[in-house]
Amino acid sequence: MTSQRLVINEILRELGRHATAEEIRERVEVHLPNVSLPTVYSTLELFEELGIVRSFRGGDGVTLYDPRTDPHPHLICESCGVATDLEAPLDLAGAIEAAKGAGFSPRTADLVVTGLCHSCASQA
Amino acid sequence: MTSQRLVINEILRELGRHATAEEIRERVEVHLPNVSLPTVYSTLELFEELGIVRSFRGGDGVTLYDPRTDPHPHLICESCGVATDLEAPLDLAGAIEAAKGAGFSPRTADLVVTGLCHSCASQA
DNA sequence: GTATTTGCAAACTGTTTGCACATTT
DNA sequence: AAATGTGCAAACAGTTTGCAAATAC
Repeated sequence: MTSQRLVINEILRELGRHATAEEIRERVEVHLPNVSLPTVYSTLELFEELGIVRSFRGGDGVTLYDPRTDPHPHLICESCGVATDLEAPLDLAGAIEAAKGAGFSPRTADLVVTGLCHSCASQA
Repeated sequence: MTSQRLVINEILRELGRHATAEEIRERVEVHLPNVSLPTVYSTLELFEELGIVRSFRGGDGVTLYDPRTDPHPHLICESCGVATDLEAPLDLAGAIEAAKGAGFSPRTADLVVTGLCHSCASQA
C-alpha cells in the first residue's frame, strides 16, 4: 500500500464519476507531484482486479475508469465525447440468459447510448 | 464510385459479420491488390455516413465494422477479444426514453455483454 | 534485507493526416 | 479538363513495457 495508491483511490471516490487516466493523473498531481502515467495505469488495473473500479471504453476509444461498480447505462456524446451516467430501470437479465444459452460466460453487461449531449445538440 | 469501394462493399456483405479494418484490407487484397489502410478507413467512414455500415469499439479498443445496421447486442470475449452477435429480445425503449428525459439526443443504443467466449472459458 | 512499486523513456498499435499521382466523370 | 479518390509515408494519441532507483514491509 503506497501513498500514490491511496491518493488515486481518494481522487476516484471524491470524483464520483468516470475519468480518463490522464484526468486522474492531473488531479493526483495536485496532492502528490511527479506521478507517472504508468503508475496510474497499473494502479487502476489493480483496483479493477480488486473490484473497486470498473473500466470501459468511451466513444473515441479512450479508457474510462468508474468508481461506481454496479452496472448502469452510459450516455456517450458523439460530438464532444463526454460520458455521463444514466439512471434508468433496465432489465439485462434476458440478454445475459441468452448469452449463457449461446455458450458464453457473461461477466458484465453494459448499455451504451450514443447520441448528442444537451450542449452539443443545442449548438447544432 | 470506384472499384475499391465496390469490392469493400462486396466483402462486407458476404462476410455478414463485424470485422476490423485490417481484416477487411486483407480480404480486399485478394480481389484487388495494393489497397491501403487509409482507403479502407475512409471508405468505411463513407459507408457509415451512408448508413450501410455501423461501427463500434471492441473490447480491446479496436474499431469493428458491422454490415448489420439494426441495433443488436454484442458479446465480447475478454480473453481473445472476439466479438459475436447475440440474438436476444431486448427492450431498450425505456433507456432511450430516460436518455431523452435527461436532455440527451440518442441516436443508437448498444448492449455489450463482456465475459468469456465458449472456447476461452473451456480453456480456463 | 527482500520483494514490490515507482518514474522515466522508449516501444507499440490502431487510426489519421498531408500530399503527389492516378482515376473517374 | 476538373474534381475526386488513391497510395504511400509519416504523424499522432493512448496505452504498455523494460529497467534502474526508491520505497514498503
